[in-house]
Amino acid sequence: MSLETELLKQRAQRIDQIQKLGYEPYGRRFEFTHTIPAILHGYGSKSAAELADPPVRVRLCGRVETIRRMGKAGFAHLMQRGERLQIYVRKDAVPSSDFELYQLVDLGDIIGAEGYLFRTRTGELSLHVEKLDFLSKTLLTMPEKWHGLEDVETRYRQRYLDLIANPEVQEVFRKRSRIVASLRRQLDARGFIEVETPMMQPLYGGAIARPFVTHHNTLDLDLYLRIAPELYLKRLIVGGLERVYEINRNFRNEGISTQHNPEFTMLEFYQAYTDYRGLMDLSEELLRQTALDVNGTTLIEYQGTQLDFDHIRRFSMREAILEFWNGADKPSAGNLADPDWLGRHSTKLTPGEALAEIFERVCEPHLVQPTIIYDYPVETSPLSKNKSGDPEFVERFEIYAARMELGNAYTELNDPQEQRRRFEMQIAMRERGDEEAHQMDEDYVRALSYGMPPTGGEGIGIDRLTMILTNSRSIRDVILFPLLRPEGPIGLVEQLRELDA
RNA sequence: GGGCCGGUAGCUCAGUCGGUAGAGCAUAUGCCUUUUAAGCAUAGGGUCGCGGGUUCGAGUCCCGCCCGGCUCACCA
Repeated sequence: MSLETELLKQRAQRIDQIQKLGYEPYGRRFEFTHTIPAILHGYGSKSAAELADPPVRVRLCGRVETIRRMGKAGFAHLMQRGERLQIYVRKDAVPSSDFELYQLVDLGDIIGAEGYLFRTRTGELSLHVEKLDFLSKTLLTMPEKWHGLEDVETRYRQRYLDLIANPEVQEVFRKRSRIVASLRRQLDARGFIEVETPMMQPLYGGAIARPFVTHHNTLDLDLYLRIAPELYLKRLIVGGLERVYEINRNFRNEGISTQHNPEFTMLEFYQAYTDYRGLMDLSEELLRQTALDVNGTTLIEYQGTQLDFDHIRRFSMREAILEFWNGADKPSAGNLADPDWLGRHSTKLTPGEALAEIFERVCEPHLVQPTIIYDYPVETSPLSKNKSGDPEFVERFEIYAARMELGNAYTELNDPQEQRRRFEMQIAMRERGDEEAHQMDEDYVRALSYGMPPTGGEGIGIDRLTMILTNSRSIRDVILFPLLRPEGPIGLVEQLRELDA
């Protein structure tokens, strides 16, 4: 018999024993007086004498993380919401069936306990138990107490186990929740309304990416999972909603890396009557306040480097190339405007694409501190408004931090004729073989033809922002269930069936 | 998709030159009424990711495959 089968059988026998003692192995509603974090927060600094007079009675519940049995007494740690409290069970302080129950408890079981708080000889705040309840049985063994669960594959596949074994993982996802809440609160306070637009779209657009395809049976219609909500959100600006945002999933059928998951969460917001300059100021405030709300400081330690979200640098794309050019042949401002020079320094077909490619190659490694890069070539930005007096460029910026693109924003193109020409330019790029070039969206052109106010729009990658604010190296560490290949047979159902027979 | 690294007990990991598969934790039994990586004693537990090949003999060498990580390419 394999060990796993043996352990499973032992646990199944425990269920019978627990029932014979009069407890339910899978219990019901439990009324607690305190959560474990509340106890630690409320009484963590109280002395033994303060705890004794008057006594603090509590009723609590949690998962058993450690057990130390010493004959007629013993200790255990219960974990709840990522924090742990020690309990002390002694034979002469609890009903005899409760002590028998304590002797049957396995690591990982969920139990309830009632008693009074005290400090042990070594000073640890603990619960002196006078009553035990049983709430849920674990059939499987917990990962090791000292190292926890380290296997990355298991951590991602069985996130529930990761959250049990590695409490710091809970903190990452609690912070993620606070990030989203902070952004919502800030946007709501500025008069934005949250909206939801289609995730299944007959035409995909708003970004440069390959889509996932799905199918609606009744309509017999192929649909794309959206690569961006942009074109729908701007239709709402045409409709007069004026300030809208959406926090939701986008899907891009591209590679997976430490910075890319096929589905990822974006905040996109659109504000009528502003432009990209206004959005730069707003972005700085949003990021600064989110850092404060989540970490209490704008100084963020990320992978050994301190990032300062109180001071976001700004460079135009061309300035950045001049600033960060490393080595000989440093170009002049004139070189960067010269199609021949650009063509000689890049394999890209157009001067604008060449400039963007040179920028990424030269500058991105230097964009560790939060930085805004503005004024992008028109070829790379089919939905942005031209820079007045400089038609080869558009009013667009990206926010970089830790060498990652965190956000992307621009003054929205609201001239339907120009939008039609941009779409046609994209279609020409598609015909030259660029599969990711934008499609024509005639309804969007129609919407613009009703008149869209001057508008600024922006997208912020929530996953990447969460990475930075939680000091996470991989995007998979901030996504609860990142996409993985299926793992194959698990074998548990067969074992449970045999136990049941 | 390319390159590099990894997969050994439930968990964390050793395993030398190819020669009978190990440790700690966890588990079981016994002792133990303020311990805390509790302690002491004893015991059980393995599809060495999967499939081929070489060899008297493969966890170890070779080939193919599966899964994962990092990285490059592309992107947010």
